[in-house]
Amino acid sequence: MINMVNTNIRGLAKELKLSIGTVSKALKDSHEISDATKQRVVELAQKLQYNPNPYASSLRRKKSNTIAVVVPEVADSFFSLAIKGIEEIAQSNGYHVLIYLTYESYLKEKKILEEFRNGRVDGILMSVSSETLVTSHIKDLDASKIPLVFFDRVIEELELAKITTNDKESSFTATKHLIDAGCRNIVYLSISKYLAINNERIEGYQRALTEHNIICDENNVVNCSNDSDNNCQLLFELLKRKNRPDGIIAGVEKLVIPVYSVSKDLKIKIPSQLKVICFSNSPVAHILNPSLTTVTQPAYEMGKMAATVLFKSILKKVYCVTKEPVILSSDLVIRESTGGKL
Amino acid sequence: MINMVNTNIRGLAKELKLSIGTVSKALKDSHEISDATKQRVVELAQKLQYNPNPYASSLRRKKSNTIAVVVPEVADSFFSLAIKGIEEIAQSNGYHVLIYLTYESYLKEKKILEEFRNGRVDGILMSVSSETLVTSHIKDLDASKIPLVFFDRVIEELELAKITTNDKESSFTATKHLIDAGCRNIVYLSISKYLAINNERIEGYQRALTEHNIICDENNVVNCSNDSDNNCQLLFELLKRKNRPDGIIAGVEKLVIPVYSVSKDLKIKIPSQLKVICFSNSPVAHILNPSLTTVTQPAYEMGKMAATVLFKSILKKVYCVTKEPVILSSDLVIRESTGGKL
DNA sequence: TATATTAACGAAAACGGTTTCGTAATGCCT
DNA sequence: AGGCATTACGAAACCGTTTTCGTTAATATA
Repeated sequence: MINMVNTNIRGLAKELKLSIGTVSKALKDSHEISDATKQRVVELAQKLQYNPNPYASSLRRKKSNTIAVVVPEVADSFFSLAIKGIEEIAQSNGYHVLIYLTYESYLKEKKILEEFRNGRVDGILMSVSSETLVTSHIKDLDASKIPLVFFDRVIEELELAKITTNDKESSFTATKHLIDAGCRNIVYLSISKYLAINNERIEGYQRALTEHNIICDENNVVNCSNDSDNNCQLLFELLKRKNRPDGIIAGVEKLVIPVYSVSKDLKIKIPSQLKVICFSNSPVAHILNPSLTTVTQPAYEMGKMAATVLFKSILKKVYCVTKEPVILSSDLVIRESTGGKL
Repeated sequence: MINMVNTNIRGLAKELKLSIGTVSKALKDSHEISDATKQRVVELAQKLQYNPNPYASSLRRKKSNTIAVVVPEVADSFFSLAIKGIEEIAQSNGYHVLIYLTYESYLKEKKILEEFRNGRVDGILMSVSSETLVTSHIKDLDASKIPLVFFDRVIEELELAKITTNDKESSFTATKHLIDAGCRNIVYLSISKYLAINNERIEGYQRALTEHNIICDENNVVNCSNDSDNNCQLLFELLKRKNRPDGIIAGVEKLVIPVYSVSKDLKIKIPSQLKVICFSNSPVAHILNPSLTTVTQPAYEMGKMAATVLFKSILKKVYCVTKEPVILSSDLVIRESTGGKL
């Protein structure tokens, strides 16, 4: 009698009086095996609910059917939507998805990547942490020829596949929108001076100012932290200063909460006294009080695109398909917080 | 000269003129190996950036150091926070986290679980899909003795570890709050009639009504779907009907968007004409328009707790530690949408 | 008829570790 | 000196699959 649970290929072979190799080939529909035998094998395999051990298979084939997603955070509309897109593509390709959070820490990121040099994953999707300015940990990984695709937060100087949005352009558009709405003293809230994506956005912001003959006060680019209390304090000081800003562009979703809270506390009216735009994918932006003008990135599509590019690289066994970055377009959605229509 | 990339234990052994077994034991700090040898081995391993192949190790040790998280959705404050908690605990235990989305589909859920009977994971954390009413796929898994911990959306009749919140109680409290605020015609928006968690909430809702001598109109429990347009249509009809509700309890976060939108379209004022409470973990609830009264679940803590219970089971090699469900408390956070203070 | 080809399967190596067991050398005890 | 335990290591089995290669018998070809 056969054990019904945890059948392995040896059990199948013994029961069928066939060799292990034959069973293996039969299950893979090899031409070496007769149809009659194939049928016998498949039937018993189904009956016993045989499931090949994935790690034995990975070991032999040097292929894990697994990808890794490395992101700073998951409790964030952008990243959770991107992950959803990634998971969908992975699932449809029969791949498994490992998820790793860096919590914006360079050291965690480094430690995580180190574990990928040994065959655990066939590819990596990554958005770098805001602390990352040294890139040797990524280059080390690069040396082991594991395909890596950056999305959103990329390292520009590395010649790897990159999926981004038109950050400079959308930041320019957003800034222009504020200027057109009457703002002359616009603050950009940044997350990290190291992130390429952030610098792109700052560039777009500054170009818009320059083109409208507004001087770029360097005090108007404010670096926020990961600490919520800190950010509130920072914003409190910002909105209390004598040349208080009349416009804010928040470079990351979570900054909108302190902006709204502190404004409320200080009785600063949005949008009449302060206009606000945020890079955000929150589905509730339009029911905020007031509804929030956003630069909305195609997060879900970016996730799908990043995964698609990665699988192209994995399946074709090409180390890197796209050196040319893929750039998707964000939308500026105008709402009440910049005086737009309801 | 040694290849710097992809060193394996054989390469180490050859270079050190030691046997493979000795190197393996040295790296695990076995008492069989002298300190001098250990030092030599560790030094070379570091120099060559040796990283053991995880799948070879898994195969031999019959342990994957990997857990699976199976959830209906990730772009949701509750689940993304729970995942964050899970990932944190897993990372601190040196474990890897595979993530699977069911998209509320029973068939996907079944297919996903089938892949777990072959050693891919050492344990499973799961919130069932809203379609799941048959549980044989979970029982099958149970037969292979892989620890499974439910969180939030549990299957009550299965004797497995469960982490939930006090849904009945918090739903009772929420309903009572609406009644105290003057509501007499309260609708409960449910996600699925199959989910235990949902039934718990409905029970609490009904008990509150009964205790206040309000009849439970069965038309006041409205089953919503996963389709956003559908839900808008449903709510439109609900808020247009002659005995229009004066209070709504939304059983899931995403339902708050159609509630607010449709109310706005129909020019129904919240909270004066309609009071709204939502089971939600959204960090922006307090800056909505109007700010939203929520039943906030300790999502992050639930994730951590679920993972902790799972690891207790995995590490102690006890198949199931907690048959007694762990129940954490949710908070009713009163805001403007039920007429509370600002 | 002798030889080449093909079909269908088995034996065994290989993947890269872990673990058990065996053994030589050394130290200790009486 | 002889016996025993301990130390430190090597050899080899083992985990469950995949894949290469060899083999036999049947069939096709010259």
